[in-house]
This record gives sequence, structure tokens and C-alpha cells, in this order.
Amino acid sequence: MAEAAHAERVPRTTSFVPLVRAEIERLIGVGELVGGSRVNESALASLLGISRGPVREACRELVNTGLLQNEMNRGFFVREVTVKQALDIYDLRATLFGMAARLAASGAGKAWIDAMAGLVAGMDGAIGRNDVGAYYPLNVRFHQALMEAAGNYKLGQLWPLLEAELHLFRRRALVLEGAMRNSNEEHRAIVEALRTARRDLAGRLAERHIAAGKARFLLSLDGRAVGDRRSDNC
Amino acid sequence: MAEAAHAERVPRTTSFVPLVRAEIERLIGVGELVGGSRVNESALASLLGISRGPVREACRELVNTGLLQNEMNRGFFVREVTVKQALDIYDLRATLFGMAARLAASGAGKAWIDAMAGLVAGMDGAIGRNDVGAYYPLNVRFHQALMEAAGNYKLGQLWPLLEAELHLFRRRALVLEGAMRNSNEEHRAIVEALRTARRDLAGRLAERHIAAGKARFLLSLDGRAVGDRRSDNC
DNA sequence: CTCCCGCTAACTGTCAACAATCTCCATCGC
DNA sequence: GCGATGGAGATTGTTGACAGTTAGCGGGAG
Repeated sequence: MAEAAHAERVPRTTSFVPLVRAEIERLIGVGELVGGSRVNESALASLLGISRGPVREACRELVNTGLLQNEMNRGFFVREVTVKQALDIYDLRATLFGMAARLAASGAGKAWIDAMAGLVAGMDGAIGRNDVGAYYPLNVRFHQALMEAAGNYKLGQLWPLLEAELHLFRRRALVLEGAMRNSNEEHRAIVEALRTARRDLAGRLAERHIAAGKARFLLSLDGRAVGDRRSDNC
Repeated sequence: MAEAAHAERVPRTTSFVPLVRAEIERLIGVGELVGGSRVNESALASLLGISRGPVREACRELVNTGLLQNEMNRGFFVREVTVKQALDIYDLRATLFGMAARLAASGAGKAWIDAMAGLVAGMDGAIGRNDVGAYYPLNVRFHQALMEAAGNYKLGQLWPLLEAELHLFRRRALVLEGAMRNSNEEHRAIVEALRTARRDLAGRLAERHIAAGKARFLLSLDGRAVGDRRSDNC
């Protein structure tokens, strides 16, 4: 609250809404707000030292992002993502990632490909140090880089939203230590296909990369209750 | 304003936000609000007989939908979609429509396919009467039906948003009379491929259907200023 | 005549308060 | 004992008002 309090002294150059939005996203990411829990507007507002208006607007934004949902006269709730929905998102991500790879293989500049190769190298290093904490952000940046290298603005816009929605499901870190090495080999193969401009190969590899992620996701569920509460398969 | 005024008499069973949102979407669809114009919160609020709060929240939602954009201390503006962005959206729609067709060919129930066949027949009728006004909504419903028949919840959710964003570009009706017949033949071929469960064929046909739409879109631009104002190709 | 400056009006971003609704708990009746 | 009922507290949806910012306009200097 203190940090926001002195921040509001600054002349109006930035709105509160993005800050609140980032805070809610952080709370969800950290696990403070877990799926199904209600977002208490007044509490959050006074915590941040502001009024309920910006908080409500930030919640509205997050509804369309898919992180929250709204129930009339009951407020905003952290969305619960069912297994079916998570799998749907994996399928969609596979298709989009494949599309991005095909586009990037045709049109991406060398700078993009070099940047992605650098990220692969960085992940190699993280694997060598067995440093999951370093691997994960690089992995996210790699995927985002490919989506942007494709040059389709909407792809680059959509991808992080799908990532965020998937995060809602994460009961625990999805990155298994053993999987890091396999995953990064897939990255390397994709970059190589991009460099040699093999369009279809890059597309297939990219699709299979996400499909492999989906398979790992399914494995991580295995014994767990696959029938989530509210497993509306519709 | 009168309609909203007596609506607020009803006990709080529905929020104003969806109503305002629908109204803004209508204003954009009708062309009352054209790309680049500002949404005057106070004016719209008093027009609807409500306060500015719900209006702002509705605008926030529409920002994430892609219909509006926000500039600090200047308000909400109807987004301007550049040619490049419109083409990007066509490409994305082609991929997604193809994905949906593949999924639907595998798993869609007979009921869905029959419904789509019915829509194709309806469009045939509209073509016979040369009734563009009847054709267009059926066309929209056909596409939406395929997206939902795919059974991937996110596809069904994403599609209308892309449609709406594309609508922002429509300086005039994109449906050319001559194109209706071709377009519906493509529909019919897709349904036939679905019925015979030819996965890859359905996918290819669906992709090409949207690609054809993109081509028609490009044709409709032809002489027009292809270099839109703010044609940031990034 | 052109350009810069200050002023006014309009509008946005935020706040605090009110009415309606929901939730929870204790009480009452069966 | 157990379920229905009522009320108190908490929370949402909405409102009207205030402070700060932006845009447009007219006047004056060069």
C-alpha cells in the first residue's frame, strides 16, 4: 500500500488500472489467489490505497483475458480451468505455434532467428546447471519470440493470453526436470528448420513441440483427479 | 434513453455493463462510431440514462476485445484496423477455420453437420432471391457453427472476436453479389467433407475458403488507398 | 501575417457514499 | 434433533462530485 500511496503523488501520467491488473495477475501467479476464490474489491482497493473504481475496471479487463469471471451481485472470481479446457488450449496453441513457425520460416529476418538461437543456448546453460528457475522464463521468451517473428500481430497478441489462461491450471510447476532436455532439443530443431527455411518441417516440428507439452501435461495429471470439479465437457 | 430508463426500474437482476457494451458494439456496427472517433463517456452515459461508471467498465471490456483502445487522459477511441492487421486476421482465421474443420470432421455429431447443411440451404435460398441481407447473417452463423462443432471451447470463443475486429475495417459491405454463389459452394463442399469424415480434405477446404475471403477482401480494396493512414507494418 | 502564450471549456481518472443484494448465523417451530 | 425463517453484517452495482489534464481559441508580440 505504501508504494502505491507515494506513487499517486506523481501527476497523472499513468492510470491505476494497469497497476491493479498487474497486481491481480501477480497474486494469481504466486498462488495467493487460487482458482475459484473471490476477488474482494474493497479489500484489494484499500490494500493498494486506492478506490474501488480502478479495481473494478481492472477486473473487467481480466474477465476478457479469461483470468476472472463475473457473477451478478456476487463479484469477480478467479476462473477455474477444467482439464478439458486446458487440453483445448494446448490444441489451439499447437496449431498457432505451427502457423507461426511456417510464417517465420518464410519471412522472419535473421535477427529473430539468431535471437531464438541465443535463447536456446541460454536454456542449454540452465539445463547444465539444472536451474529450472532460469530455464522457465527463457522457455516463455522463446515461444513468444517465435510468435512475434511470424510477423502476424494477432498471433503475438494472442499467445500470452493463452499462456496466462493455462497458468490458471498449474497446480504445480509443469516443467519436469527430465523434460527440459527433450524440450530444448525440440527448440533447437525448430530453429534449424527456420534457418534453412523449411516451411513445412518447421510447422510440423512446432506443432509436435506443443503436442509433446500436452502429453507431459497429461502425464503430470496421471494419478490426480482427472475429473476436476465442474468438468463440464461442452 | 427511454428504454434504459424504464429498464432500471427492474430489481437488480442484470448489470448495465453488458447493455452498454452491446450498445457500443451496435453503434460501431451501424457506423455511428467510425474508426478513430472518440467514445464520449458522459454523452453516452446520459444518452443511456445511467452514470459513467458502467460505461467505463464496458469500454474496458471492449479494449480487450480489440474494438476500442485507451489513451491516457484522452479517453477511449474506436480502434483503426490497418490493412496489414486485417490481412493478419484473415490469415489467422484461415488457420483456425481449418483446425475447426479437422476437429469437426473427426468428432462432430450428426446434429451439428445437419444444422450446417440447413444453413447452406438457407443461403441457397437467399442467393436465389438475391437477398444479401438474409445471406450475410446465415453466413456468420455457418462459420460460428463450424467453430462450435469442433468442440474446442476456445475456438468458439475466439472466432466472434476476430469477426468483430474485422468488422472495424468494413468501409462497405464486403459481400459482393457474385461472390455469394462461389462462397456457398465452398460451404457445401466443406459440409460434404465433414459428412464423409475426410479430415484433411475438410481442413484444406476450410482454409481455402477463408483464403478466398481474403482474396475478395483484397479485391475490394484494389483501387482504394491501400496505404491506410497509420499503416504501421510492424 | 505568423507564431507563441495564456485562458476557458470539456472531458477523463478517481473517489466516497448510497441502495440493493447476498451470505451467514442464530432463533424459532415442528 | 433438524429444517425453515428472520435479521445483521458484508459486499456489490451504481451514482454524483472533485481534481487534474487535454484541446481549442483568442490576443499579443515579433
